[in-house]
Amino acid sequence: MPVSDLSAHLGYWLRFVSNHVSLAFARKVEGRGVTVAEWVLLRMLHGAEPTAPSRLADRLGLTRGAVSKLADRLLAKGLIVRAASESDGRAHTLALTPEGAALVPVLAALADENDAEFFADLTADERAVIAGALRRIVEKRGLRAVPVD
Amino acid sequence: MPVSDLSAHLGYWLRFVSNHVSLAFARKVEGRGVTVAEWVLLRMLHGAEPTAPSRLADRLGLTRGAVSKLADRLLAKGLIVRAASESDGRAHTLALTPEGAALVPVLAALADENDAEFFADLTADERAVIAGALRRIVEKRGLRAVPVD
DNA sequence: GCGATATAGTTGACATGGAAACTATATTCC
DNA sequence: GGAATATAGTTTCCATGTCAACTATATCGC
Repeated sequence: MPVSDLSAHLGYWLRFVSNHVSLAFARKVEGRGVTVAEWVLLRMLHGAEPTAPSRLADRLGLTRGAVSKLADRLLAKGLIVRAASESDGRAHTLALTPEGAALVPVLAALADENDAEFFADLTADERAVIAGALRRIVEKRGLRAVPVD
Repeated sequence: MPVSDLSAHLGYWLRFVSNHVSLAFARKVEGRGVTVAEWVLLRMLHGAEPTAPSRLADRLGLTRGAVSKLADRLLAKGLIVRAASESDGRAHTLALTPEGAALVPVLAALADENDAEFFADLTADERAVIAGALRRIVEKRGLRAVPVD
């Protein structure tokens, strides 16, 4: 029975490079006291209305449990605030504090830098093909952020 | 200060798709009683000489601690065997059992299927560009499997 | 040949995320 | 309006990985 090489799979290369990109970014934001997951949540709150944790969970691809804990950490760091909904006794919203809002552009610059560091050497054409193909996969397969809970 | 969109980053799309590919594969191999990490280790032992855990750690991008635990699990499942080195009192080697060896082609078929499921719709050209670009990044940046311990 | 150091592997403490149980509040339908 | 059910969020338990300490053995430099 033929056992194809790991490196024959596009998924293998995707994961390999993706892991490196994420790890490098994690090291960059670490200096600012946040993790990658925290960055993504902060980024999502940036310039948005106060947002329900469940909505963030959907869009982040995390379970509500995970967002609950993530929010705890960001709360403890003073980067977000939690507010009870007035209309619904169960619901809450999360929003950036001034400190959180000030941090986002700094982290965004690191994200830009990190992306450039890995992909700047590609031709514009390559970047377009990759982005286009990946977008198409997401589109066609209707990929939503992963866990559905 | 400009805060670029997350989706402006190639790294974002890579991670997004990569996570989905891995998750889908995880669900497939789950039926065979193994995890993705276990599959990669089994694949690495397939058709190879008995191999030292530390060597596997290097190539898998895991710490030795992680490989130690991973090997424990595979041992418990009867898919690999551990042998003490004769020449070096510290060293061990891992190798597939017949059961492990028999499982690899089955898992490999699932891997092929999974990759096809996600990427078959891309044109040959797109696949070539993506694989080429990612390989080039790995090459140029000298990316080795990640954790160095 | 032996003390200092390096290396192989294991282990324990910690972090983070998923799954599912749980609490509290809302909604639906009779 | 009240029981059944749905929904928001939290919490607990488990899996799996890192990091750093630890044990045992090898090797190096003198």
